[in-house]
Amino acid sequence: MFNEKQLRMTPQRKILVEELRRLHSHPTADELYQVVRRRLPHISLGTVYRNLEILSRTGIIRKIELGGAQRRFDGDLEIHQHIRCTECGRIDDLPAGAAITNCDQDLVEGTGYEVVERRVEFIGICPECRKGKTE
Amino acid sequence: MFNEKQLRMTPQRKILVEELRRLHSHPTADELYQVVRRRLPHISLGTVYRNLEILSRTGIIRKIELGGAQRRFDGDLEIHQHIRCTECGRIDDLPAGAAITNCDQDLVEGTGYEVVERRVEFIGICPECRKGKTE
DNA sequence: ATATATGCAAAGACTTTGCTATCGA
DNA sequence: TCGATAGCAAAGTCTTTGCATATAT
Repeated sequence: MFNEKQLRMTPQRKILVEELRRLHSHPTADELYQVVRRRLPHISLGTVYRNLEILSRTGIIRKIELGGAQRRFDGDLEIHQHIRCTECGRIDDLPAGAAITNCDQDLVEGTGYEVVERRVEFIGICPECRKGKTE
Repeated sequence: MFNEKQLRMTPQRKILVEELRRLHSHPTADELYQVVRRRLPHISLGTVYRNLEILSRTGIIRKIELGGAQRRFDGDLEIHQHIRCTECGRIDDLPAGAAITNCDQDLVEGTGYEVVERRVEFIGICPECRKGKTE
């Protein structure tokens, strides 16, 4: 799992991934830090940030970049979408299919959420940057 | 436009809205500050932040909360979706319909973007917070 | 052996806030 | 008039980074 790209399998990384996969709460770096600290009392927050970044670049975990101030992380690599609470900020998984089919209902099946808004974001490379890459 | 909710129509607010409506670049608070400063050299960045927040809560402008580190703002109140460049961070409007119909093409018509990823986010009120509101 | 990773603390980026003077309605 | 707002600067929050030491391979 780590030996691609000369990544070293340190206890910090191993436990970060284990805990993130176990959690289904899409934690922030700091939340995960609090959890991991129970097993590695001396781990530093800097290490958590550094590794979450590296691990998500490597594709071992996913970085969730959506609304809300803080960055969150997800150990679930399956493609899926999210629903976020405006009040408390928690993020849940959107049941497959719900994203499209339940657009006109106030409640999303299986989540109990009352939906206020839906957002779509495409991510890609803009014309200028594509030009830069081919040159 | 401002007299709802005892909002005062200060020159700062008027010009912020004017400039934001004129720009189509989905600027960050700081970018808009730079622009507005040409007309109001003494405006402070704090005022920009404060007003962008107030104006978006009031519905006069929109706050864009998507991926990318910084918060961005949009003077266009029509419901529409965005496409963001992974390389330079710019955000463009997604042509209506493109979001759904062109999912399998690499290039989104009319934008020139090469699409890498699509994200859907629902925003709402989670079961716990809904409970709290009715009690 | 040695390049990579850690812990720590300092620095950075972005945003919010407290305070006093000012200004719009 | 007088409560809302501006400007300013300080503080806050989240994240990144430099550096010396430790460690995985």
